[in-house]
Amino acid sequence: MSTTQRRILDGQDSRRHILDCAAQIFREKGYAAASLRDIANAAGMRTASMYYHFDSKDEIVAEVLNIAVRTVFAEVRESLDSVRAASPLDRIRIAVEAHLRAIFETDDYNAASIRIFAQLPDHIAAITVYEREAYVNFWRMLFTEAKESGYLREVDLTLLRLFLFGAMNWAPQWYKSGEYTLSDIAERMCDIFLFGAAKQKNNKKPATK
Amino acid sequence: MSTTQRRILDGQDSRRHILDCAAQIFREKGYAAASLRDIANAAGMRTASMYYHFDSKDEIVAEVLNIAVRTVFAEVRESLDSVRAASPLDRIRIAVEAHLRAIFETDDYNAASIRIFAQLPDHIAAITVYEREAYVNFWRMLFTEAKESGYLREVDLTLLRLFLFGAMNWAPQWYKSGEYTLSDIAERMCDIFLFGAAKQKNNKKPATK
DNA sequence: GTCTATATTTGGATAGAC
DNA sequence: GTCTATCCAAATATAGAC
Repeated sequence: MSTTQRRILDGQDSRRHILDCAAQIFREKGYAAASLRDIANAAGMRTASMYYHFDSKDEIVAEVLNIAVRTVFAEVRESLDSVRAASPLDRIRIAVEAHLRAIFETDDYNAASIRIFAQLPDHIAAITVYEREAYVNFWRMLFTEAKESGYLREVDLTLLRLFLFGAMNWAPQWYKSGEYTLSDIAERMCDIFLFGAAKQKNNKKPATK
Repeated sequence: MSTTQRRILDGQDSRRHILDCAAQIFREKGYAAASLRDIANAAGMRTASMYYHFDSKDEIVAEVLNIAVRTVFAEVRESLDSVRAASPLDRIRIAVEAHLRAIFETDDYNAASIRIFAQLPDHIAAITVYEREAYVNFWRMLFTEAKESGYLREVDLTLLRLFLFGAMNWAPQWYKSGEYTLSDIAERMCDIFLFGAAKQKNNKKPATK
């Protein structure tokens, strides 16, 4: 049924099957606790067999990370393409929800990626930097468009994006299904980031500090 | 000079010295890659010697996490105590800056804590949950006060807090010293969370959705 | 392509001398 | 309190049969 279940594999699929299982294990256990045995076990094979498809554990991890970025990028882009006429702020809203959806629902790759990224040895993180950069550039563009269309006030777009990424990517640390729906979270996140939590009617910063 | 340097230890200090070195190693390498040998090495002793002070690696990790929370909590509380008369929104600003300061400057404990927390086995994370809860409650109080004093509009305070924690705790992933000062980041973070990035003068959510 | 069997390395932990 | 020496378990990786 699911690709993480054992079934007849025609060889070409094995590589992807292993990656699916690896992502699932990484998501559950993190990077440290995930052994090749765990992954092999989930994939219904022996550790030695995986070396036919990959040269090392590092290669598996790097591939999971790259697929994760490509997946979330595709998810965000597709969501935006389906409503191309939306205003710049709505496009940001749609992107936030798509990003969260990719993290929580779409697949294990992004959930795993976010969980394990901070704990990776530097040389692995470095391998995946190019794929990530493409995605980041896409978000840069989203905010630049909103700014140039006059929808954003004078704020540092780089920090705005980094804060938003933090809020989104930290969510797996606290999210438990049931309390909030995913679109609830997306909507309220955009609400706060765009309009703030304070009651003031003007956007002037108070002269305090 | 620094406590992470080897020097004459009078026994009582050894435990803390080991923890200092452990925090430093965890911060640099993450949880997985940090071995007891690494920590012992940094502390200028052998792994076996550490077992005089700790029963296991888990005990060291848990202690680092607990110290981290106590430290950031103390830092935030002291910063607030020194300006007790500030308005609720200013108190939040002060707390944000203190939290970031603890993460980036004060010590390795919090930087380590944030980096490794997501990758910890559940039973270790569980040990530290009580210390963390006290700190979270403090932030709950900060927001509740601001809300009840009329400084915040109708927003979900739980999500507001979680988003803010995400933005703050994600910062170690991108921060490189030089581009932004720490108080720069704190100020702009509060600016966005309180007043939003959008240009709209009113706080009404647009009816688009 | 996957297996069994095993090599190699590493890391957490213990025993006992000093 | 710290050491040397060592044990044990686990993990990555390899060799070679099928």
